[in-house]
Amino acid sequence: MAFGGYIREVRELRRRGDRSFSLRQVAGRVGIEPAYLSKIERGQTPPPSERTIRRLASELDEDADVLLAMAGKVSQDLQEIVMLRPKLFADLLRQLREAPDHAVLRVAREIRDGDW
Amino acid sequence: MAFGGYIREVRELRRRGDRSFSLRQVAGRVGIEPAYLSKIERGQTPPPSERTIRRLASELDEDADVLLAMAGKVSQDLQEIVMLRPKLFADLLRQLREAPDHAVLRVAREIRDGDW
DNA sequence: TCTAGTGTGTAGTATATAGTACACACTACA
DNA sequence: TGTAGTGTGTACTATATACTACACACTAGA
Repeated sequence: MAFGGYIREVRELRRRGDRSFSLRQVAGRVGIEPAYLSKIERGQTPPPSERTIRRLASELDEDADVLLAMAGKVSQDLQEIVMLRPKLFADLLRQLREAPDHAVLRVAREIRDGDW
Repeated sequence: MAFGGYIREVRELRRRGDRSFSLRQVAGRVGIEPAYLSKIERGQTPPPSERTIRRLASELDEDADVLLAMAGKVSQDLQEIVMLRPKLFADLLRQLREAPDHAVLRVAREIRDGDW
């Protein structure tokens, strides 16, 4: 799904329960011009910066990483994790590319449970 | 270590064994202007694009992911892996941020050995 | 009916990114 | 001793990124 269309959908959904989710008001709270948000939602301009996407996510109560992905971006903090140990994480990610979700989840769980 | 300085170091090292690793000739084979490579190596300009970094890596027989990391970038193909399943990989990476190398390696090995 | 609020069209801007092009002084070596 | 090759200084450029500013037509509610 395209970024802009999804934002519009989510915003209009929130709006049904809360009048303050008009394009103008959301734009205001997010800190961008209404005309800009309008263009974003209709895909007339590329998705905005990570900073703005994060604010949109928080305003619309959506997952920032998912919105960033829809926008074709990867969170800067994740990039930094990879850049600190590039070989390690490059190998890991390429290894996990085709792995089914549950396998990746199990791996994450094992790590979290701290059996290093 | 800074990107440019490292490139210079590696290039001059290669050069001791092979005259064709002059700045001009490497720039030529990589497909950029010598003046540009000169500025890159002295840090007078930000690191080049992923495309150019990859060519440098291949020319200098260095690991592309490592050079990209030094340049403050993450390979586009890795970003795409994350973007396909953003929640999954965002969680995993944040989970693994502090994990010691051997723990991450073990995880990669387990996955590779295909015990899904 | 009027007015406050709505979304959108158009035009413009600042900054970053990713380089090219050319001239210059220096060096090695044939 | 000249000339081919070296690295670098300066000036410029094209494209992308990430927006702002303002005017406009429409609509819902008091």
